[in-house]
Amino acid sequence: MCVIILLAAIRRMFPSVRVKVRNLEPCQQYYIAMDVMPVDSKRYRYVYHSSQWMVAGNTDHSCISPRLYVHPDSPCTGETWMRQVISFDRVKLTNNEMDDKGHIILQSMHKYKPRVHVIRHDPRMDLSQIRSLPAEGVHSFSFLETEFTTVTAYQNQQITKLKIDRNPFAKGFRDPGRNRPLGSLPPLYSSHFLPDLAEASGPCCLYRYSLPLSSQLVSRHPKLAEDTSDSLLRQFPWQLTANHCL
Amino acid sequence: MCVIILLAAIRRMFPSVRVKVRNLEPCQQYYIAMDVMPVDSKRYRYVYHSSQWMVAGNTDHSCISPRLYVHPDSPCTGETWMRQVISFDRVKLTNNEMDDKGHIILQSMHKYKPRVHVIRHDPRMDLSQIRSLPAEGVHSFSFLETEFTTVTAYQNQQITKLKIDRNPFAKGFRDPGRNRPLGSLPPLYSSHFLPDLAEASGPCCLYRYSLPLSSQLVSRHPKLAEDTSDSLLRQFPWQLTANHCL
DNA sequence: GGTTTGTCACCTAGGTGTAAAAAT
DNA sequence: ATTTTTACACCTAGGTGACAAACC
Repeated sequence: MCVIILLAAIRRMFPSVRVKVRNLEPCQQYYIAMDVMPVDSKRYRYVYHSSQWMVAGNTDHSCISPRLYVHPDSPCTGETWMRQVISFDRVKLTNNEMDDKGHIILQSMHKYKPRVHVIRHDPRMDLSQIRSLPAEGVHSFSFLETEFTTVTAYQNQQITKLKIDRNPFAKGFRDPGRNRPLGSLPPLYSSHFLPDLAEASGPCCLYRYSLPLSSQLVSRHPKLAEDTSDSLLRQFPWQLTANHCL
Repeated sequence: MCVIILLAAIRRMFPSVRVKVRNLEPCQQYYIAMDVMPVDSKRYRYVYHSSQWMVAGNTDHSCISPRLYVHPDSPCTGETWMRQVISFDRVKLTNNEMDDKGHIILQSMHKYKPRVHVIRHDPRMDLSQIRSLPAEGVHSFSFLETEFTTVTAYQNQQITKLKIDRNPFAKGFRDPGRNRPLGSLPPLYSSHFLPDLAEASGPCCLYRYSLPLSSQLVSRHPKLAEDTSDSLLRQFPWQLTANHCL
């Protein structure tokens, strides 16, 4: 007798992508979705003594189309989407290429960048089971500041400390002298337009509100900069964990 | 300095309403929703020595329109709805008339009956924030067996025992000799058509699958009847707790 | 050697009935 | 006297980094 059990230990993305949208048609229905694109075709390794990520090889991403995470509030009217901060805090990442739960599949030690898609709901199409981007009616946005490097183990202590201080689920690892919660990352309104945004001047327009960390974001925001863990982070790229078990 | 905190201790419905639908148009979009209707305008009290609910007064329900719980998978295609057992296990009840969280408001010591609504999605209408039934395109179903009486404290031990044995969240109260889980209530396929169902011969048709308990349901199902708590239940009407705190 | 896996204690978040207290 | 509220221990369910073992 033999039972084969496949397990995929999956991790959430933290901090999560949070955006605010503008200029949607109030009565039009939209889906809002997220995916994660490779930044380049390089594999990286972290050199501890110089505190830098160095290129360590090449990878061919071309044959993989990224998984789409549709925001659970979809579909919803433009009016409702614009009224709230849209949080992707339930996005789950895995490095298991065989994942069959629809989670976003990434390779460890590579650089990625999340994208947010605003998808106009065409009543003639059934988007309720949507798994890839439609050919029309999509506006996509991404932000340089949200680039991150995937890891299966943290490569430097500052990242670890920041995640322990900020993520409520890691409270058990906080310093005894500092176990009061720091709260969630404060929303940051940015009028810093990025290239993709230009095409959105018509139907919709997306502002960054609160983001996966990057050194730029942290160093620009005075409240965040007060915290040691965050100010230290200025020197380092953002990292995520992605694990899987067989 | 004075802070007013309003808390509403809300309870789920257990066992939850579970249904299966048939004869939907596979490619048509539907919302599926649930509400709870008063059975009559009587207030009841439980007479312990005769194990019966007796009329104990009158109540005017006429000015209250019931809250609608829209199934979180809505909207969805007929094909997808028909493929699954549709479970309303996250429905929450309260006796707090001031509830502002959209939960279903009931009065304690009254009799109620859940209804299930299959709502055809009209692309011209925005149903994403739906809070009451549309005038057209709705098919509604209810089942005599799912009548229940609301309470804030259980009125007899058999009901308590059944809920402790069946509800995973009450595991801590199980007998030490019987703390293995009994599993969820087995789905019961019934071709027992009820009056409302007649009108559904066209667009859609609903079969009862697994339900809030009633004596009839329990006594007819051989596997359930094996368990003491369930067989005892035959003599008693079903009860739910509904609490609120101020 | 660097990287990944699997298990763990420790959390968050929230659903149970209990029993005493409070309300009606 | 009956019904409701409140605080509680005890669960389910699942998200953390730590750490040792396994992998390559």
